Amino acid sequence: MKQKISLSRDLLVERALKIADTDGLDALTIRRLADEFEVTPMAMYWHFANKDALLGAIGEAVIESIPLPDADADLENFLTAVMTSLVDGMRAHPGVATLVAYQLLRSERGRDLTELTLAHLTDAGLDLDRAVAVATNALQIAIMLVTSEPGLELDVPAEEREAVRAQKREILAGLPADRYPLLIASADAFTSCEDSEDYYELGITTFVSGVVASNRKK
Amino acid sequence: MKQKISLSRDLLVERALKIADTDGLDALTIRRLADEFEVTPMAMYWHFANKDALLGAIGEAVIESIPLPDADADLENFLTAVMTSLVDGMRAHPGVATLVAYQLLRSERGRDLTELTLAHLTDAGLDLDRAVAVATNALQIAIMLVTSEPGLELDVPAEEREAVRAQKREILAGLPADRYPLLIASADAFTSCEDSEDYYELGITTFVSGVVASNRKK
DNA sequence: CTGCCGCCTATACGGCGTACATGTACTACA
DNA sequence: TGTAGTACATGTACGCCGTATAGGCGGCAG
Repeated sequence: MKQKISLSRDLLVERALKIADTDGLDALTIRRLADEFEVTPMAMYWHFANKDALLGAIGEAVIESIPLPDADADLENFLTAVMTSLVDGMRAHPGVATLVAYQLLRSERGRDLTELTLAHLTDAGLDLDRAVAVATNALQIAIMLVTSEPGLELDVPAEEREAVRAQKREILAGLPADRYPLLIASADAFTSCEDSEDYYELGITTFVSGVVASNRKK
Repeated sequence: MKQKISLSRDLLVERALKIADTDGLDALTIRRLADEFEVTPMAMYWHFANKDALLGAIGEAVIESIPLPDADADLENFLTAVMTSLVDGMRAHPGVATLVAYQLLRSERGRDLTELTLAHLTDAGLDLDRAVAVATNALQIAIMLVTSEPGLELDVPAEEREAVRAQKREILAGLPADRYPLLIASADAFTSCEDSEDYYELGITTFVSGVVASNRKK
């Protein structure tokens, strides 16, 4: 009666995602989410067993939004495509990227992505154990790239971000020039990345060519 | 008078580290730490401005414990050495590895490590911006390897870890065999890594050879 | 008309970080 | 030897958090 539209898991997940996107994962609390719908906090517990279940659902939503890349490609191109897919999917919601790992095998899209990746890796000659290790690594690196994009500072409450960056620059500026010439010269590069696309491309190609190179060597 | 030995920053950090090691970072609360010394929670605030300062000090302690690797080595060997150094240092306290990134440029050891790494990378022909990106990446990967070692499940409260693994195996076992043959075949590999050393070696060499290969290519 | 069921409310508890005010020992100087 | 100051700890309280437990309340089936 009070709320315009009846609550539902999907609606709640959608709004929760919006909160995390705008104010960070820390701002996403049961009470805050309930407030958004002008409803009692305990109302959330009808739709989710507990907060972890809500977070799980968010992670699942993100991972389900990630497209399955084309299977017709050699290892290098395929790996690049999955990583790009993962990174792009999570960049849409960087605050909750950490929730994705847990859902990898619990969501259908995650399983499809993993199975496909394992297939490519074993086809390229890796034994299964190694393929699993590489595939897991790929996801973790994708997550890590997103959560620690320089200049994003996700772990800090948004309005302090500039202050943190300023403090960092100050530290670097105050360093003895004879001992830390490179650190000082690269102060800007440390406080933010001038081009996000370059940042992600570097991270991905480093990983992919590492996999390819190690495989060739063996 | 009440406590056997007077409190001090170092003593508090040491004990905090022990708490995080045994019961996880979530278990490390101001109140819990105070209890360990049979002292009021507010006593902590004499030694640390707030909880973040405590966490910062912990991160610093960990990073200061990491030895500076030998500088006389080619890029590949040096990178391997730094990564190994970082990983080993953090593996001693996996629960707090996440705190290290923030302290990289705020602690002396972190700056020395970074400056040295930048020197090797630029010597190898990378321009400074790229060197910074690679160096940052190296640290993040080291942290990631430690925090997400399969079978460790740091984000889960220790006594639930086995349950989580069991649930994961159950999911994999219940999957349709025609669609997910590889996933099913590798159930064990997903729930824990049989050999930690192999896991870290793979992660490190993949990264290092990726850097070397990308550099050669360019 | 009645009873159930789906969804939400009311109240309360214990835990968290921490602001603010208040001791209490010890040290140094008069 | 008294006294002021400083280093360190306590006491109390506030506003957050997740959530256990119990109780409504509307609509649909019998």
